[in-house]
Amino acid sequence: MLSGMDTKMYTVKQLADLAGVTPRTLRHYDQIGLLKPAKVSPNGYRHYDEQDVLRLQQILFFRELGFELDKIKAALQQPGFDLLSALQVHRLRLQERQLHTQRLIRTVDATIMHLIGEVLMSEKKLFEGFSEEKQQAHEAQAIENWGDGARETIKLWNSYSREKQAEIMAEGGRIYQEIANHIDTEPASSQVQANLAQWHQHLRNFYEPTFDMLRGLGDMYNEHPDFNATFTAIHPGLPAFLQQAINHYVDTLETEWLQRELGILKE
Amino acid sequence: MLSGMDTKMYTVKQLADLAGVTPRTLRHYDQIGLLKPAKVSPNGYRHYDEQDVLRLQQILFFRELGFELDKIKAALQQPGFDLLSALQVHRLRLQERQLHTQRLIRTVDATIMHLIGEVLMSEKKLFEGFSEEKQQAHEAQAIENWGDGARETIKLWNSYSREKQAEIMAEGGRIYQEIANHIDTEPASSQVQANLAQWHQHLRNFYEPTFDMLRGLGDMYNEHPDFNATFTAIHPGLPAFLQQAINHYVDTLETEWLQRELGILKE
DNA sequence: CATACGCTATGACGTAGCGTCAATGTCAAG
DNA sequence: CTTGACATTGACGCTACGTCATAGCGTATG
Repeated sequence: MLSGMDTKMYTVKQLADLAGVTPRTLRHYDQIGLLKPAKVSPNGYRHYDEQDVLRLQQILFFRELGFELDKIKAALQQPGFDLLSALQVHRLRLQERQLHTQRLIRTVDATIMHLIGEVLMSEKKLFEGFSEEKQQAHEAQAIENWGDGARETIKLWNSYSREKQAEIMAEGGRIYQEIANHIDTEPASSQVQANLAQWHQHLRNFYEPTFDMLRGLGDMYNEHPDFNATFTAIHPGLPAFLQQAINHYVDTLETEWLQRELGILKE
Repeated sequence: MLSGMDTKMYTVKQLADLAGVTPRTLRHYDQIGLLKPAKVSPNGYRHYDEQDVLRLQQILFFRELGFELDKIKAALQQPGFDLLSALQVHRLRLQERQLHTQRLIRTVDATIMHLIGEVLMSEKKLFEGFSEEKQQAHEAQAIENWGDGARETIKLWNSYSREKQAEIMAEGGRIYQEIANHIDTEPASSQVQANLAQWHQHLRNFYEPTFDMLRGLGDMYNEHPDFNATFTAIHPGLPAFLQQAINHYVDTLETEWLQRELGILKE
């Protein structure tokens, strides 16, 4: 019974600092039975030993992986816990989350482009012959509606001369009309793809779009009622056609970009 | 005052069904002031009009994008809300989440490989000359420790003949030794890369690893104390060298795979 | 020795966005 | 009048703690 008690013990704060968590976390783990201190003094103080430290490290490891505390508890206390399967299932969940987030990003991108479109639409109305004052008032209102985030776009737009503005607005409609004229060809036809290259350049007058933004635009042209109506007015089959053609265009663009990247990597 | 009140009104359930949410959600949105019904009957019943329907659709759209309800509230009620900036910020958050999840997947992959390694380690000990009974007992214990998920790996392992098992185990050490012998060359040297191709094949005896799993193994060999110690014992510089070499190996592999994929796409 | 300071303890509420009872009232149909 | 579907308002539950509030304990200092 006189065996040396030279094992180090830690108070809550010591262990907390050691592991990079707060004392509250340790109390919580105690409460839910995830990590009980090796010993509790008569005064109620918790004391953790080396084994507890190891267990805490394991807990924190699984926590980092995104496991819920009760899963961790199960994994650490039941020896028959199917850890490998749990990890594989977890991996699948993470992958799904990846895909979900990917879709969200696309939708956000499309929404950004949509808003910019609306800002410019209101600008377009304004632009139909008004005084400088009115223009500034309108700009103020656009910022009211869309926030400072729109200011950059508006600024860029206002940096163009009146002639260039007119030219750009006209070009928008022209491109879509042009594509509609070739709607009996394949969406991947060189004619249509050339038009889309122009469309891409056209968009850059307002905003530098990412690949996902372009794809998002294609989806939105087809699926969003407002846009769909606009393009259907030009030609009934245009929305679906546009979506396919844009997807092809962006795929090609991305493939080329990838190959350039790979080429650089290989050197 | 006799103007026709022909606007359609919806009860909670009707609107809920229409929008694909539960009545509870609508009550919640009412509580937090996000969507107040156009009218409340004397009996306390909520009645929504067409405008409410539109507003709800906007709410649900932003909710899908992952916005918090109070942000949505702000965006919909304050005209000066900087929607465009909010979307851009949100996009950044989503991208960060993408990266984070990507790292998690890698770590999970590495952990899976780690576990399989441990299962086989225990198998290896067993394998040092014991009876069939003991082997089966040991297998049972491995399943106790690692769960049914390990059974597949063990099964696969047991499907090999004793001679092949011995050969495989020996090969593991041999490959690492071989790599250590070339540690004075570049990690990208053809010698080392050839060894890693063997290593890759070797791993396939147990499990078909993904690219991320291989990379994760490389990280773990270097960063995880157990593995690091094992490889340091072979050669002090081996862990870091291995990690670099493995990264190069997987990069090359992935590049080649991508190019094949792109080649197929281009046809 | 009183005091101050730092650490400890135990509640208990707050978070986000509803799900899920529970108890009760209302309305149209049979 | 009864039944059943729908309405209402609480109120607790969930995740993993953060953040008080209140009070006891331990040690160094004046």
